[in-house]
Amino acid sequence: MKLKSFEHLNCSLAQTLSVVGEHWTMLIVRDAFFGLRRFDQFQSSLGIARNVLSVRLKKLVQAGVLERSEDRGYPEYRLTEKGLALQPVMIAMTHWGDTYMPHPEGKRLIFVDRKNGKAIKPVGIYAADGRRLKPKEIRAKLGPGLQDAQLSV
Amino acid sequence: MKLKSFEHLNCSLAQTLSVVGEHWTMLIVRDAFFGLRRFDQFQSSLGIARNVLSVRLKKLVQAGVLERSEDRGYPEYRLTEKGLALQPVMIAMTHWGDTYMPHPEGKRLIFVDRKNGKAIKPVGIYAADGRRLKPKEIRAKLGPGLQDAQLSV
DNA sequence: CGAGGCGGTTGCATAATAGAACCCAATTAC
DNA sequence: GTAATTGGGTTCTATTATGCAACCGCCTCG
Repeated sequence: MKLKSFEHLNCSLAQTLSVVGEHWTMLIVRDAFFGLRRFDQFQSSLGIARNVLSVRLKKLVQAGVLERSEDRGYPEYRLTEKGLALQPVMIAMTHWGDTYMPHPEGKRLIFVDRKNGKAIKPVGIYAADGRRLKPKEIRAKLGPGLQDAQLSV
Repeated sequence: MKLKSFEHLNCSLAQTLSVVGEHWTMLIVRDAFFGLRRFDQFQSSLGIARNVLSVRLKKLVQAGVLERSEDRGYPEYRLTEKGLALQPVMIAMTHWGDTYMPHPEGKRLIFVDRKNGKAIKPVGIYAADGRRLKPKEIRAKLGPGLQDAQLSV
């Protein structure tokens, strides 16, 4: 049986996972954020099997997250607008890992404002007026794309 | 060969993925955010195979994301503090899916401040002073837990 | 007390991953 | 100018992990 897709779920999170939810995929995206562009760079950075990397890159290109070009005579993969928009996802995951599964020496990465070198505001959920909201201070409302659900958050 | 773990990577994102990166796992967490607590609730909500659900729940409990109790006479799984801290990840992913793989009718979920019903600030990266930063306005600096890397972001 | 409901476990078939070997074009080395 | 190397993959095989269905034990309810 094929890996079950999430299409039956009508859920934006499931949609996202269908693009970046496979083993290795977010790490490839992360490497792309860190400037890697070439097949072998990804391969040696991650230690991923070449055939798997090949499949992942193709899917990411097809999904519009990466763009493949040969402008410089060799293949390059770089993030599209859509791919760049994954940055909050990447940073939120990085932040969680840093907090709850820390390296003994401390943070591994610190994200800073390029302009002044100051650390960014910690990832989190903020109210319209800027207050930081805790998980239980948020509620999910049904939007027009989902009218058949049973939520209690 | 076993699925390759990400432990060789010394990367917070990889750490996170080792906990919530498997097929179905984030969806289980999402359902937990939406108030589901019982085995069969998760199973029928997601359509996941029972044996796989069983394995996932055990791993999430072991990782400290969910907590299993039988306080009410039957097993219940609920998010711990650590699990609740995944909310930004979940919301960022939901937001991306809603934006780039939209439902024809519009947003599926809208997250609002429970206090006043107003929509939360869109997930994103903000500078210390509150400016919203674009992907390329951010730089990653090495922290004490990572001293051997080659980054260009 | 027989029939479900709940919370799983077990067994089997198939798809996805890991690893290594191989292929081919373009450089680079000698 | 030919051999060796590099980059970017593809192909092959062994082994997991997932999907599905059937089963099991405990409780509750009629």
